[in-house]
Amino acid sequence: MDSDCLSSRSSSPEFDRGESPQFLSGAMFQAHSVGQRMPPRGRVKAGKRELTQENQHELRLKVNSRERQRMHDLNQAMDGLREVMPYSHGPSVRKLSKISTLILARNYIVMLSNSLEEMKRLVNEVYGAQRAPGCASSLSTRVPQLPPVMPTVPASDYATYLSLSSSDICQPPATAPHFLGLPCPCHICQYLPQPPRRTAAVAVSRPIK
DNA sequence: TAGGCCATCTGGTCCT
DNA sequence: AGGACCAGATGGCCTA
Repeated sequence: MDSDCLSSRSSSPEFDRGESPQFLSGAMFQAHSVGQRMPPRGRVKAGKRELTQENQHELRLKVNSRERQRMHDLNQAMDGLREVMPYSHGPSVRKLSKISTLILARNYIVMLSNSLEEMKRLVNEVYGAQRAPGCASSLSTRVPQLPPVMPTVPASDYATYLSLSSSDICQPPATAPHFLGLPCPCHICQYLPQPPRRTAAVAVSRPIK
């Protein structure tokens, strides 16, 4: 994904630096200014086993490394989620924050679920009556070609979407379903008469930066 | 400059 | 016992 191009920081800045140089500085800082968390000199007890300071240091490095790797994996998964989110990946769009990614993903799933239900209902309305009683053929074989449920949403509209509160988001009217079945954030919908709301989407409370 | 976001370290807890 | 997971603390970077 290339949406990070505006940010100089990658999700995994430690990958190409070898063993973290920040461990020492961080540990030194902790030891000197915060909690005296560094163990006292000499032998340290860890459960039943006694560890030398060197062993404990090695263990600490190992644990830190695992934790770093875990967070990198988490960030990788987050990037994967960003990639499938319907917002533009162009240079004009800043990378979604983690919390925004999660909330937007949640909303997206809700939208798709609603769209699916609506689509099922419509298909039933249109084709259900034509079926012979007891006909076992599936609807999908009878419906020729359904329009795509989720068209590509312009980046500007999704940036707007992120900045909207839940009360701002409306369902598109049936006469202008330019985002078929989806709560539409665009300026067009906002100036059209508000139809009754069917679902309350959770919106990101903070505008994207 | 304040605030948001992030990476990292760290200690605690739970699980295998 | 060791690893995974979690949350708090901290400092750095970036933007409005």
